[in-house]
Amino acid sequence: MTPQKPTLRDVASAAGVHPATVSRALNPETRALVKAPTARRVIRIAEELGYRPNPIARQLKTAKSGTIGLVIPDLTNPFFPPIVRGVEDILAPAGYSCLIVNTDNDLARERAQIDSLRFRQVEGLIIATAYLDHPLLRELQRDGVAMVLVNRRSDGVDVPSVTPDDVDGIELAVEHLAGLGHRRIAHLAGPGSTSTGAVRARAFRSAVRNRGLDDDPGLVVACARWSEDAGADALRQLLDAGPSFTAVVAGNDLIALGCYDVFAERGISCPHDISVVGINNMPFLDKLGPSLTSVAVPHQQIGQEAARMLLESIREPGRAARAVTLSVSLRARGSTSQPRRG
Amino acid sequence: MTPQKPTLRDVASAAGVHPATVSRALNPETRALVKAPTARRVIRIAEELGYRPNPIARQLKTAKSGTIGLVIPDLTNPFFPPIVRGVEDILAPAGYSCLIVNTDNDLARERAQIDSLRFRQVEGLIIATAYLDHPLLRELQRDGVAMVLVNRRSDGVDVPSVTPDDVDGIELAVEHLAGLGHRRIAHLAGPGSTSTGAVRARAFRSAVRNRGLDDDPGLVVACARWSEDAGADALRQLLDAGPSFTAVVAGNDLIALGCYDVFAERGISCPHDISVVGINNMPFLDKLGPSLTSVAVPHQQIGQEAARMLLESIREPGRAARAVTLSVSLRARGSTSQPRRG
DNA sequence: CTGAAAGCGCTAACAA
DNA sequence: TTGTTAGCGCTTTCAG
Repeated sequence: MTPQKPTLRDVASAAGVHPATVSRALNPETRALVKAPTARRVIRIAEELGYRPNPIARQLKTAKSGTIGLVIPDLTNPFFPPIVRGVEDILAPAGYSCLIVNTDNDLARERAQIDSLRFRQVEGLIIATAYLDHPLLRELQRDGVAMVLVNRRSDGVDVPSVTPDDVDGIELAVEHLAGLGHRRIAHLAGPGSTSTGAVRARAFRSAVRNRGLDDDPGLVVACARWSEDAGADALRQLLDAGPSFTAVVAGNDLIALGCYDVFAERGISCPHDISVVGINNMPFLDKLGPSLTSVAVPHQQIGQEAARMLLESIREPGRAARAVTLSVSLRARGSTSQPRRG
Repeated sequence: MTPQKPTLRDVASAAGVHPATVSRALNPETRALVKAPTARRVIRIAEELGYRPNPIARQLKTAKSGTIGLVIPDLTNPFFPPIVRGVEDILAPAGYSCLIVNTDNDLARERAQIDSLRFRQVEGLIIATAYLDHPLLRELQRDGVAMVLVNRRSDGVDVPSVTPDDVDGIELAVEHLAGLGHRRIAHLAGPGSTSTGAVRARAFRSAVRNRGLDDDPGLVVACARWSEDAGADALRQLLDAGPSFTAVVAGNDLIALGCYDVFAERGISCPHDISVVGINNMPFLDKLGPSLTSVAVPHQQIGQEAARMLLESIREPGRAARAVTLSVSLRARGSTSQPRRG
């Protein structure tokens, strides 16, 4: 008494045509091959029977899984969910769905996760992890895996990428602080092993130089990770090393939050003693004490753009790799003010 | 020159056995059916050839997709990523992967998303949305779709569920405030149309009564949504209505954050004028100004438990529905203190 | 324009 | 213990 799900054959026999005709009539791509009235009749009957095509059978035949893999370090980092939603905004209407894996910034885990994605026959990869090692990247490229890098460039390997305009983001942050009167600005950089960390650190040095501010190499410290803890460690290190400064450009918001911990720990008043700027404009920054000035990055757009590019490279595998840059903007809040002594 | 991916047949002919034997040898479940040395040889050869089974073919044959659907309102709500990770913690080792859809709390979208999940042949559903309407729930149950509800109970329909101990959470919050000396405590409840909102509101009333605190119905206001804006609106409404109170138990952290907006707007000092407790213990609550006291809910565990239960009901469809409750704990922070006039 | 036939890669009776 | 056979549900040549 369980009503079996109708298959293509059921529709065919109900309509008095061959299964192949039903297949053609139901697929918009091939519908033109079928006489219009027949197609209409088949479609109507399919609907009446409540027919739902079985995508797995189609996938087996066409060797396309209709899924792509999204590789991120950690979904609980508020940085990533908007990117995921952006990706799905584009993928879902295109008939694709998306398998998400977390690498926890562990190289071995990253490799294992990408393996499992390939095992599941994903048609392409969107990779938003910082530490993807080059051998793996090369391997993927050699195997002709369609992919797009998010938030990082691939030096040496020719892979499409979508990144925020990091150079401009740093410019905006430094300009904002310089405009407030700061002359000795420190930078708590992201890990040097990540392209984002390196690019931002370089951009910081030149932004500072271009404005004739104090360009002291001692004012740039690289954090071990993109995390609160690592940010706190780096700031402690900087404070203990002794160079004076009145403002910090943090490599991202998490690092900036690490600074807040150190401020509390050492009785430093923000923004009066030290101003801080973050990057990413995470949610709820306006609720912090003090609210955090940050460079807003269009995460959802980044996801959308990455998905579009991936679909392109799935459709035309030969296409040249593009590197897309998305523009950013500054959100001034309570964590930045004039330095204490003009 | 593109080396075709080897199939089962390739392995079979390389090993000089029948494809069925290879299938049996490679599948741990059926390996016992094959003589050990043969199995070993087949496995070795499969490895040498770099053979990877094609899950799509297996899925077609076994009519199992190896995927489950996870239905949430919005991934960018920090509430959900830990749940997602919990789910994946359990699913991945079991060989399942997980398709995530966002409903944006829109009933029509919810239906469409669940449809698309079913179309993709998911073997079960984990549903973490508040507004799932009963007709849909009934329909799913009638069709024998395995599912688990997260964070909500299903009154009337017999479906397994995993929820935090909402009653105890409210108890903890009220107890904490009562211990500080508060006697008139308000509750900004979640929407009454959600089971969580209703349960917490009821628990609040009885917690207040049980302690002999002022049980004024005017001190409970339901928010239109589980959001900052709705929380702010509700608090404004409460303040304008006039009943005095020295503390607020917010339906969740987002609603509590909405209170912060109103405090800033009206020059109310928290915790001196009004104390606030949230629920969920979202990330970065300790960095807020003031840091927010909150009831910690074990989100990742909730996800894990939901996934375990779903796997169970996939494996034994007949099993009786269980309702699991997970315990919660209070994190006291800066947003709660003694009332101004002890 | 439609039907016939074959097969995607794998598994599961059944037979030997 | 292994091989044989058949087929999951669909698409896609190739004929007609």
